[in-house]
Amino acid sequence: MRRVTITDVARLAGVSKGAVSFALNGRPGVSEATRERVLQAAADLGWVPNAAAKALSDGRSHSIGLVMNRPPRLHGIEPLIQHYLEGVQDELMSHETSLLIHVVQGHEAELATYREWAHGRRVDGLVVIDLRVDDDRPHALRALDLPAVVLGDPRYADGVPSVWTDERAAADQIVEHLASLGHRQVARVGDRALLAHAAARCAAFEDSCAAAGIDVVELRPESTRPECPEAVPDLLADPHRPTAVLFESDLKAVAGLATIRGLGLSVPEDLSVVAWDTSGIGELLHPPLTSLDHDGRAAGARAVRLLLDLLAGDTPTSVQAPTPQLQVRGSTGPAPA
Amino acid sequence: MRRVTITDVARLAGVSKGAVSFALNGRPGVSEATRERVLQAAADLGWVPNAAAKALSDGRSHSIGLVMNRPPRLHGIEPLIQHYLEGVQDELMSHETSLLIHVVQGHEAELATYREWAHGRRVDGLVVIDLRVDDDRPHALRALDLPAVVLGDPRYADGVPSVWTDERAAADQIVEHLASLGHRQVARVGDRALLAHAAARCAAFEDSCAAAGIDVVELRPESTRPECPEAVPDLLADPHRPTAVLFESDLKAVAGLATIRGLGLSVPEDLSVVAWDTSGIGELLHPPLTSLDHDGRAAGARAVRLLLDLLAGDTPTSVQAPTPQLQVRGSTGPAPA
DNA sequence: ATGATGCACTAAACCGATTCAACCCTCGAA
DNA sequence: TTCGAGGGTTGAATCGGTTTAGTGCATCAT
Repeated sequence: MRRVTITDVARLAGVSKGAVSFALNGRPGVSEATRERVLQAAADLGWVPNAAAKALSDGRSHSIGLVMNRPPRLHGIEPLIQHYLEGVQDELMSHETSLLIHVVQGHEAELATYREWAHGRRVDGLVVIDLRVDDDRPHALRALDLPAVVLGDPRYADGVPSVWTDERAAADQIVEHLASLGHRQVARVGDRALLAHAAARCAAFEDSCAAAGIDVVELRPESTRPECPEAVPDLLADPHRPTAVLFESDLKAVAGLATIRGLGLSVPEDLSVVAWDTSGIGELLHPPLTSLDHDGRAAGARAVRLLLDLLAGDTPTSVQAPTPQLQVRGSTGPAPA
Repeated sequence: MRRVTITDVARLAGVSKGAVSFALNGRPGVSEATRERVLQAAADLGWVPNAAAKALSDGRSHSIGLVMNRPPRLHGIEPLIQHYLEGVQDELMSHETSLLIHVVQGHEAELATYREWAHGRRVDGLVVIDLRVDDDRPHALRALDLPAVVLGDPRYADGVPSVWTDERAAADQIVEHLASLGHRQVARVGDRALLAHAAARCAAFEDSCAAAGIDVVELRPESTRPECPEAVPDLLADPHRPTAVLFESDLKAVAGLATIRGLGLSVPEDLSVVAWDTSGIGELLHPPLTSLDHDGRAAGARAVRLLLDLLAGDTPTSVQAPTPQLQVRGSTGPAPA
């Protein structure tokens, strides 16, 4: 089954290849009547442009790249990326651009992928996720002359346009909610913050608590499994013990909840629990988790829009993602006396 | 910054474009000395083949496609896909092929993507996931002349090569484990099985139970949320009540566990709990979940190997994925008297 | 010495689109 | 009537690879 090319369309419409190209791309140079005829012929033949030929002649690959560099342990435990991908796709669909994805392990592998893509012109641009503190990827991408946008705090994006979240506004919602319930000592469970958004959240949460006159205890599970907050027992033995705990995501909260229950404490009567991110599982728990709902889909879509603007020659600045909204569910309640 | 092309390499090496192509692709027609020189020149210039040009001239896009058609509700709740993707990538890396991913919503959108990809020659082949009972995609892909492999039961793959799992062997492990603990009545929580693997599991589990002389109750949560097994209370009110429950995945088990605990039952003393799939969260619970660990990574890798064979002109038959292994953890125990 | 064979290599065609220079019309103004 | 302007259309060049036909040269058998 031979594929139908622009030449076939030209023959059927009785014009030259060049005219067909003009007609199909909606540019001047053909009469309205001819344009109609060409469009009809193309439709009749079921013509779809050959991606490679288009890429070769106009110098763009019409695809953008995204590398997932995920440490093996965390696979399947990262809810947000799915939402990002959806949003990315939403925006790409209307722009005849496709998404090239590479799953790698390790920073070097990621950079190697970028080099390969840049030199082979496989992608027109990139969406960078999982921004880290002191991330060298923005710099590397500039050196490679690869347009990119970052999902993350502009502070660490080294000038690359980014989609950022107002973590402080998010933190304020949590803190305000807890304060209104009478909580004055709060714990935050999280490992060393290498990811920029985690760092930003830590800072935002601490600032917000300080402003509200709330004490924060930081718990760093010493275990090799950051999801498994073995620190919780110690925390609860504390004489000055916190009355609420904040987890980084609902999945980590699930593990934490199990530990808390194992100690014979009930939620929210003895201890309130909040999760910063949610994957959808939180609402299925008993009690359902109070959590911040982050619209990852919107963030992904905005990132792509930014990137497409950049590719179109604009010099876009960073843009804000919707601020996560606190969903109050059953896991938070009044602080115990 | 102009990109370096094969012409640049040719000039530096002092030979023609054609010779460079021969040398770089390891085919006869150049002397060993010249090949060395060309390779050196290419390395010096940091040459990487232009993907579009290569695709145009050899007629292959050197990428394979994968469409994720995910109903919005389930996003982030599907653990296995991440593992598949990893495996897919593992195998692709060594073959200079990239992965084009499309996230769509709806069957029609998925088929439209396939048409687009086929006519535009964007991908050389496809990996099809989430095979359903009476799936029409294998047929559609054949009509489009798009090589494909399926992750799922060959029974529903309509002749398309597939990577399948021995669900019966998997079920036997669960049943044997439960039987050895004295369980004689078991419940299975799951919604109507539209996905082929779910259907196969149901059948395998029932057959296996029958062979072991165990009664099975099927619970279909009536709620619009299949993850939230509201059927559990009814089940436990049953006079002839089951002593163990099987969930489709650990994430569904998390929700189920919460419900069970809400009823004042403890696991595994009053009720044993098993999950068929695991995302890694199961082991973080208290008690950690007894579950089948499925090597999705291996399955993904095998699918790609199959596809590459197919593209190379072989006519591969279906291949078996590693059988999931039961990991006995704390959520199963002796059946209560 | 002659022709046949084989090897290393070159030149040019080719893949399927875009784009640009050139050309042909027609129409209007001088 | 002639020239210029400008829109419609064509043909050819182009992108960067692969592939094929063909060339020049050395080697070998006759």
